[in-house]
Amino acid sequence: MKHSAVTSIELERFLPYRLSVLTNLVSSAIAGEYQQRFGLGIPEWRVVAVLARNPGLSAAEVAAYTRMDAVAVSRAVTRLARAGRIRRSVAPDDRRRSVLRLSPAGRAVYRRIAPLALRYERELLECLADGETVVLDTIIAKLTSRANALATDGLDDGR
Amino acid sequence: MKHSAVTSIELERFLPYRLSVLTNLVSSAIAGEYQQRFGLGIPEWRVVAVLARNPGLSAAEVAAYTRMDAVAVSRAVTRLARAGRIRRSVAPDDRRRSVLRLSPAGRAVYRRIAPLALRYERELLECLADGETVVLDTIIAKLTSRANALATDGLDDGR
DNA sequence: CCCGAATCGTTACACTTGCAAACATCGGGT
DNA sequence: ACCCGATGTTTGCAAGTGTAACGATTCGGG
Repeated sequence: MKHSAVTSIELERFLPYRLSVLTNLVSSAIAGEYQQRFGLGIPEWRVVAVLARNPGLSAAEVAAYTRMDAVAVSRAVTRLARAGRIRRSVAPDDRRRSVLRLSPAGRAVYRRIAPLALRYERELLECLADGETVVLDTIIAKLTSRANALATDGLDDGR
Repeated sequence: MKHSAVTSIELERFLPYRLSVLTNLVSSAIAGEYQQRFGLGIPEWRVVAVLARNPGLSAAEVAAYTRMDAVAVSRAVTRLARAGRIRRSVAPDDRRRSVLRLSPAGRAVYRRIAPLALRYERELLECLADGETVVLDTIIAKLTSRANALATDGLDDGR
């Protein structure tokens, strides 16, 4: 009497789980650095990083760049503005839209954090062989686009 | 007058950022499935998955297996117990320790979710070439162990 | 010109999460 | 037997996050 092949997950081998563990490890390592020293959370850091290279973006554009929720951007911007690290003004042609720029203080924070972040990334990648770094790049790209595809259309299970 | 090479991060190329985006995408895809249908959150799901293969673990052991916070495990277990999906008893030899087992209802939930999760993983990995899947495995392992190493000893930047 | 739909950003609320402290129990040394 | 530190788990509180609802503004069709 054999039937119903048992489907069993070993968490250690399950890709989503392993990704999650790795990401948490990496994120909290970096976050820890600038959280304590500069009082920046991850969302704030992302906003700063994007604005450093793209001054004058609107909140919605920042959200698109960083793949953050609009609400998350709004709150991050509020905190940054309160800390004097961002200047927030209103677009002259469309008064709904905001125009966001780093203040000198914001740029200073960026210039101090960016090297730390890049250094951490470099040290992390040191454990990989040369070829692997490149492969990792393309794999992440493929997986991300695949995950997006699966999310938009077929979440279904044959319904 | 050249000086102070500008260190600038392009978020799109920054590994921690890309990992985070990918992980969130994947996690919420799977979570969405069982969140709605079974009212299970990610922590609960992890606990169930571990207990399905290792009945009788204590909360601390579950935490170790899943790399979750002890508090997170405690709360997940409480919710699962309240939903009748876990039986929680006290270890006879050490009354601090708990002994956790899935109830029949818990096992039933597991048997329904596990195939969904594995199917998603399979569909996700379909976008990779044969060799890439293997490489990804070793890369994740390397990065995770490296991140652990960096976290435990050298968070410092030469202080 | 005006109304309704769409867009941008913020606010409100409920919920999850992490950290520190508390509580209970155990084990070893005296 | 007793105390003290270590271990397992829970609780309280404060901070963060997502979803839905909101006010403000713009745009397009009638």
